Amino acid sequence: MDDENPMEPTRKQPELIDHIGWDLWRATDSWVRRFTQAMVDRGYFWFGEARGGLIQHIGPGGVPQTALAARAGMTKQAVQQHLDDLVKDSVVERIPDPLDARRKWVQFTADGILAFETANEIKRAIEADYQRLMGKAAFDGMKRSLALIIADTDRS
Amino acid sequence: MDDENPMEPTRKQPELIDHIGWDLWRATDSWVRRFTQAMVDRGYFWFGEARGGLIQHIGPGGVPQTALAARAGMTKQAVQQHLDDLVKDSVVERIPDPLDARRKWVQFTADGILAFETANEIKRAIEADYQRLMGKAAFDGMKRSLALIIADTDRS
DNA sequence: TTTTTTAGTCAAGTAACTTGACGTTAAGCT
DNA sequence: AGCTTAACGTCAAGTTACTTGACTAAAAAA
Repeated sequence: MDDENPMEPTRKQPELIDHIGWDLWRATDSWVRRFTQAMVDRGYFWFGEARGGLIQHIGPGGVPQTALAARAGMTKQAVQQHLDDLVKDSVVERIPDPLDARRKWVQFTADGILAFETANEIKRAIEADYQRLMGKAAFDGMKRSLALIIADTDRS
Repeated sequence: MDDENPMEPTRKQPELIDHIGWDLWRATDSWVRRFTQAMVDRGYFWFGEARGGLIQHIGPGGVPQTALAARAGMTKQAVQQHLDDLVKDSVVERIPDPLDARRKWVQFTADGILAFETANEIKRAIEADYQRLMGKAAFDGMKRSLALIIADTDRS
């Protein structure tokens, strides 16, 4: 890639600086790529799409659709569209609430449970790999630091 | 938010586990929100849109459009569309290469330089805040750990 | 010179959302 | 009880941030 500019720029251009945001971005991007690639490789192709990110918000007892939207930080309509696809691919199912006819609970199908357990395995494997890479102490330190950043946001 | 499921789920649902990917994601999201919000607050509304992320790849000497696409990890067409908007808002300009009539160099306008310098200021401010929050030692440790994760990806 | 590659552009399509408008059901008030 | 208001899920249409495909002009390679 020859980016050697043959002329002087018209104006003095600003410098690119190194900053923590860029590090955070690239590390997260690396984690996400690695994780989704592993899931796709195992046949869970839909993890490569946006709906893959949704299922991490479905807890052990299931979750009502609207609550899922809130947790995922999306509109209920967006969640619904992804859910339509996930239902079509037999990952989750909608169960009507017996006490509230408006409400529907989202829960995993048997296939969905398998996918989610595979996801948990991969998450643990990546984590173990990171600990090997930087040492347990540094890993724990990083986790604490990230927690501080997150807590600092919630505060505002 | 009442997520108390009135019935037992049909099947035993899997547990949500805590993992480093989620921490990375939330911390990065926090950084990005904070940064873009600060830029938008200062009047650089276009930083709230996707094109805001592009300009961090324009170096001090400018950059050819296609090289910019490669750096940003996008197609040249996508970059072009964002660039059209950035040019319209007088943030960058396209300068034809005197030695290669096909090539155009992207560089900041005076306004763009101002925006970029403001961005650098904010990045430094957030970084300083993080160092205060967790201590210089922990901050440096986190940065080293993130670098290891990033390097590990590049390797593959 | 002829062929192939590269830089930028125009057009059309897709993914991942959004806002707006409804119908149904439940909850709160009088 | 009846009336009003709010909540849940749904249908439809629009927007943003991309993509793939086709093309022109210019440079580089054969």
